[in-house]
Amino acid sequence: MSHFGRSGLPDISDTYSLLILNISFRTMADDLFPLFDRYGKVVDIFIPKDRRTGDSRGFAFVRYKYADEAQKAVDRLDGLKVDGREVTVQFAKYGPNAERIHRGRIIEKSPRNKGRSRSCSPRRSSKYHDDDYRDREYRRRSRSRSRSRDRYHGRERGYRYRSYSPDYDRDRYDDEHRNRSRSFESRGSRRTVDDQSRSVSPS
DNA sequence: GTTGAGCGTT
Repeated sequence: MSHFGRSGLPDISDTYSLLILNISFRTMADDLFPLFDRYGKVVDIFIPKDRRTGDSRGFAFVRYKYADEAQKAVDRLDGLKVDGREVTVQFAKYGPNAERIHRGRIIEKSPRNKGRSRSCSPRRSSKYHDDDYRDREYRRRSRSRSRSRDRYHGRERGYRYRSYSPDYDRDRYDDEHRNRSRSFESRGSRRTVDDQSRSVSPS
């Protein structure tokens, strides 16, 4: 079964989502399925991928059919080395089963009223939604690629040069001085220019 | 070709 994540939301009425962290970027749903299916009925596996590159983000969601199997999978597969990396298996916070699971613990209490969201308050326009979505995606991006790239390319070299360069201080002081001087000059340049202008063009 | 804390697709 390799149609995971292909057709939107398949059948999630009483499923329990598990979050698989620290997986390899090359690990796909088909690779996780045989591992998780051994400990229970896996309904669906979804791996968030990048919108543009389509590459994996390093974590996956495994939906189990029953909670006890999901708990067992967490206990058995948490810390297991998959593709050379120790994966972290835990219950997902968000999802269709978020009402019954709270902070990794299964709460099988009486579910709340589903028809509670009947408030017709269009207070939040689509602009906020789009902005929030964009912000979330931007945050996610800037946490993974940017940081590592800065560590290798941008920050170390720049910091080293700036820190141990006595010319930088002098340059900065000179820049400040020049800026302040220029400010004065700019203030008095009006007179000078005006004077010059009058002097040059006395027509 | 790389990366590494986190919470998801219509």
